[in-house]
Amino acid sequence: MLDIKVLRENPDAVRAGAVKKCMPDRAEAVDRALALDAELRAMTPRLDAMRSEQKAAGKQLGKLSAEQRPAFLEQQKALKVELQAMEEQEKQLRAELDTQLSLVPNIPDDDVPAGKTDADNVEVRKVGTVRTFDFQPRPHYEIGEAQGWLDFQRAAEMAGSRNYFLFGDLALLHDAILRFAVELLVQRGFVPVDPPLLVRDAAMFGTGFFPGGEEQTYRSEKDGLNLIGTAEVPVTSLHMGEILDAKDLPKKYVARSACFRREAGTYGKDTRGLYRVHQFQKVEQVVVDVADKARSLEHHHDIVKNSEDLLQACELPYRVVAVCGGDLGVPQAMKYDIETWMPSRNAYSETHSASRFYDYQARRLGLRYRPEGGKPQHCHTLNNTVAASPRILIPLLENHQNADGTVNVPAALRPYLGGRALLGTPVF
RNA sequence: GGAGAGGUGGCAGAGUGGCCGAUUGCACCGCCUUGCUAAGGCGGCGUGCCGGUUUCCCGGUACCGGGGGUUCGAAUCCCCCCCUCUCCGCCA
Repeated sequence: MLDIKVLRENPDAVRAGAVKKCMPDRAEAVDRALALDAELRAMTPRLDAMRSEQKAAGKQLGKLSAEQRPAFLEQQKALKVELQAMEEQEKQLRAELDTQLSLVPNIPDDDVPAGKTDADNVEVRKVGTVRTFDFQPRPHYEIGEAQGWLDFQRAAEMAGSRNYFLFGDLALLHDAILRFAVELLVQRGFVPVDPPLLVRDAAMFGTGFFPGGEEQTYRSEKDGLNLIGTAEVPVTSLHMGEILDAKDLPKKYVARSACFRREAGTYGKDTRGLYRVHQFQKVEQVVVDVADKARSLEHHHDIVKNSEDLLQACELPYRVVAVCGGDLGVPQAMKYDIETWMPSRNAYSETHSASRFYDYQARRLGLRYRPEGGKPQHCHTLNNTVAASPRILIPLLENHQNADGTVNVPAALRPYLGGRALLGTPVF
């Protein structure tokens, strides 16, 4: 969440930010928060004075004679009743303020393009050449089903739609790309993590997914736990409530985890194939560092580059887009998506998402650090996909397919496939 | 799942109704003493909020796992929840 001081000092910028994100209802939360804050601040001096009085009176009590005591106690009881009423009011105001403040979206940065939907995202650069086929290329699901690598039918029968079975070489390729992703980041100094997949609400709230993302989340009501939609949640929350030492920053983590998404409200969209599924594996990079905008920008650049390097190593054409205001989530200040070329969609489609938050998540998480000789401050956080599979299998299969249904393995992935350069047998 | 013990400031560890925002030790910072690969003395050393001064601070208030209750007054008593540890049971 934002610092209430930012709302006080620059309410227009905060409101404008919510509008840029196409969240007019959230803009109203700014005014509600400010009204509650003003009310709370008006009553605080009085409240503190009453507490002070009660405290001082308590200390006098012992010195009073037996005759003086009853009258004094009566007086204190009256004060107590008044105090309790006011404290009750304060508690409610504070809870309501927290609610409203948590609804206020992070302010989109100046480099966020205006726009409403992903159609308004702005291309930053395009890398690689889209292959020209001398045969009719097939969609990944046709190749996969012909090779016996994919089974959507049986998966749907036992688990519902948007589920899948991967078999054989495709199951191996799936694991290969994920392992490659982890190793690439480990080489670059990221600490590998295997995080919890079921988390408490505090982690969902702290990373900004709640409130708002409840419909996208699988939840075990019995245990009060949520299945993560991304390792960003447990990893960014790792140090919640802590005050880190500045000399231990930045913290860079790379986590491989299963991810679960309900995909509510997407019925009829991307129904074929591996594009939109309820469960997948993802390697995610998370950076926690000091509150310095320049450093955040550097990290953002670096984590995008990490993912670009992976795509280049996999010989996949892609483009980087700056996500527009309306397509930005509540907690992000700025986001780049990387879209990889998918022949069956005849389009670049999202495979990566790199966000910077400044201190928005850290404030919700109580994640702070102590600068050299200074007071604790909230950290800056960032994250980006390194590889999400099976979605990344779509461009891998489709861009590297041969006319006979076999698939070439990019050199970078061969070490994870026993050195093999070709997957599958001729099926077409 | 059952029984028990415990959660206090960076760490260790006192405190069982007001004298406690909290003894003490370690760690850390400053000064002093002294000198040689160290020791001793003195002082300082949590976080949030409100206000003042305005960036050195000062005053008030809250915080002893979280929430509620009893009380004029709670770290301290009661209830609920979370976490850690020990033992028993069950299961992989």
